[in-house]
Amino acid sequence: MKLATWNINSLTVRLPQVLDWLAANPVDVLVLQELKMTDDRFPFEAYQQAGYSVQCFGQKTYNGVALLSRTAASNVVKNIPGFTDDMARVISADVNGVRVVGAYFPNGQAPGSDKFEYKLSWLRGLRDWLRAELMTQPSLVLMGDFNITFDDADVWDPVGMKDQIHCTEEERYQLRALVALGLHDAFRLFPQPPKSYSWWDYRDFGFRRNRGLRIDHILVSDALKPWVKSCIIDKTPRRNERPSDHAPVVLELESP
DNA sequence: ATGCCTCAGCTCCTGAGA
Repeated sequence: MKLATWNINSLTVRLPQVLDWLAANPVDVLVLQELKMTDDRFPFEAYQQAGYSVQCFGQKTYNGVALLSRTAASNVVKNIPGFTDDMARVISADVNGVRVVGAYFPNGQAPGSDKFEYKLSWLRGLRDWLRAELMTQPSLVLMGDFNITFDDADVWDPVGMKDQIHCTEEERYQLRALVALGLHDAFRLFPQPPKSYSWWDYRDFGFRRNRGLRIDHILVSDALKPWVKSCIIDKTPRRNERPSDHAPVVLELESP
């Protein structure tokens, strides 16, 4: 079973690229972030023709997430139960016996800002809900655009970005607290190329210079960890014309 | 650096992203 996450920064712009990527990478599950469109505009037919069933949770202009799966998804939940939120950031469903949580974590803008405080409270809300969710759904994958680096290995310029957004101790503490629920950073279960990132700034030739951050993650639960076969960042679509600023992350699970 | 690039929208500038 293969699962992937990709922040596509506007589905309107990136639809052909997503379809091309799925044709070349026929994963079982793909979660998307930053659709930037409402559900009534979602291109359901294009995905159905590609062999995917679609669960989407859109929003105008900002945010918006979707979950595509080759087999039907059940028990679909939108956003974080118990945490009131205006924004469309989370979509969860059961697929092939795995609880899949696709999430677009808040950006946070700058430490000390209102958006930063919202990010921290959102993270606490997510953790409270996931703690309970793991009790009833031990086979769980949390994946998406976390907008947080684990440590300096995830940052192209750790000195320049020290205590900056995505790299603050408060954010990293929240990320470690999620992991402490019984989750594992699938990417680091394997040897990886040095300076592996999942996002590069559009400005200043960020991708060409590999000035990036690893902020898109796949966390697997204790129960699933023994089945993880590989986890990679696919930089191929970042070389497209008009690429998303994020690359997809792909997880391969051995079927139990 | 109040900059760089990209996207959406009450679109020819602004807000947001990261």
